Amino acid sequence: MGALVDEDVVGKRSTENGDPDGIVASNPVVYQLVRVDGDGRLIPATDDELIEVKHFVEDDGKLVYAQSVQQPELCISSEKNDDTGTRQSENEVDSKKVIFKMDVDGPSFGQPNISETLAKDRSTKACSEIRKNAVNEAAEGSFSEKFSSLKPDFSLLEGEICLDNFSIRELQEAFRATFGRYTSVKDKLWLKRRIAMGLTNSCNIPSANFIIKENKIVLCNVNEETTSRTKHDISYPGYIMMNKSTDPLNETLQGTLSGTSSRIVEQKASFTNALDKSLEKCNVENLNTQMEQCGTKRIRRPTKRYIEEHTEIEVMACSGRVASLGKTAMNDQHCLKSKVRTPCLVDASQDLLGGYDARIPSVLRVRRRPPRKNFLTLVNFVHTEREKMNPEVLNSEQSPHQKHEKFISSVGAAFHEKSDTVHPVEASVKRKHHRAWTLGEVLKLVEGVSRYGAGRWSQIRQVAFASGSHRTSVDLKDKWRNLLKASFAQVPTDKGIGNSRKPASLPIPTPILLRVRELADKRSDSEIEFGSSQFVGHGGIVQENETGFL
DNA sequence: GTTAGGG
DNA sequence: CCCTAAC
Repeated sequence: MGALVDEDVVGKRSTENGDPDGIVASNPVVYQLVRVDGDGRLIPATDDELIEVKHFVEDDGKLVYAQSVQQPELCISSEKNDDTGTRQSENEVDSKKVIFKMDVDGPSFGQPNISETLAKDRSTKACSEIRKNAVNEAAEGSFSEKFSSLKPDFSLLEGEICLDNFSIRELQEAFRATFGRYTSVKDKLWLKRRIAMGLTNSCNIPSANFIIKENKIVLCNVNEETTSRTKHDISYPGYIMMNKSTDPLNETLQGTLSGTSSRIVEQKASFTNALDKSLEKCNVENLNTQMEQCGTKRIRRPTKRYIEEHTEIEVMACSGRVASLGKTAMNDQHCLKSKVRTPCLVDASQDLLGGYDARIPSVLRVRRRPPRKNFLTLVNFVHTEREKMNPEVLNSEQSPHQKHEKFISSVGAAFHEKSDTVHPVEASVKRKHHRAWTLGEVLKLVEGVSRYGAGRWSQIRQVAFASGSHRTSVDLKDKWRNLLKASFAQVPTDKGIGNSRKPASLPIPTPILLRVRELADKRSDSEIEFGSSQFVGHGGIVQENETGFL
């Protein structure tokens, strides 16, 4: 499970002071992408991984995250690219220091660092210097010295990263750069915080605006000293940039790395995974507590479905195999479900791989309950409907997405047609047949509320909707909510008859709306007076002085 | 199982 | 009307 994918050779570069040919030919600097495997070995990247990071690297080999995503307003005040000797030596010293700290302080579960990825225009000269040092030190000296020399530490730039300016896609890119895997989450705040956690090795991310400066969280517009709060001060970029040369030394170095360094890398890999999981876990809780501390609204926990679907998609994106998905669930009771879900998953993953859009069309969402008895009929219907689609239409110059939409709407329309003639249960995947509330039902509901109070939906249903009514207590609750909305929206302004606005459904007669509002007011009054207790006497029925309905 | 609330 | 959290 190799955690991290590193940058790579997409190009070579040595274009200092514009003398491309001579320097490149004489002193090529080549980067090789390696993967840190679970056991600490450095494994050359596969072709797939090369493709994945390709857009981080320009043709001349520079790391150009910012340019590759067209983000002109990236808030990075990166260090000036000065090529003075002092600066270079500082870099080397810093690199060593980081490694040294990592050694001494034990496992540092550092994450790949985005500032590294974001850092650009690194001086080629510096890299060459580092490489030369590596060559020199390879013969003698400790591993850490060799290792540090090999690894230009981009994370030590005095840069600021302001995630606020990132678009969702850019945040997702940053997420990938930070954690080495895709995410399809589109929640900016989540992404921001997640990335910040990765960059700072801290769960302690304020909910307010912040920027990341030197791997610490810094609140915007606030004194840095008081708000800088990072427990782990160590910067350990997980992206290891190796200089690959054509001389035999390369093999020597790689051997050294995979041997002596395995312990460190192993620690890093395992801790990376552990941290990744724990961060993911504590994210919501942290978010909530922190939001509460700030007095903002509590965030609703993501639903199981949200989590599951995104997990599926992310797993899929990591494995890169979409086609195998249909098989995975065939051995359990959800096999039927997967049949239907597969098409939309495929579509989503294609979007994801291309444009990071992994949302599942809600039209194709399938209930998680056990499949309907006539499910096969339904599936067959979908398939025949798909085949019935005109091939010309399918083969026209529409984009795949358009085709998909068309298919969805076609199926949806067909369902609508069918639902009028076929038994409702059979006709719908998404929802039951819409059964408009009749005036009688509304009256019964209002009456029930007046007797038992709003909230006693089960009781109301038993009494007022007893005889084979399809209305559930949830239905009653929903209807009452709508009635409340309607009453408060219309009653004050409209004393006359009916609603002059377009009647989406049966317009509720104004007297009923008035009654609804009256009950609502009464209820809220009683709540103020008696707390949350119902105004219904226990066991008994409180008869209103005006029953009025039914 | 019921209710509340978001979608 | 659906879905899910919370109870």
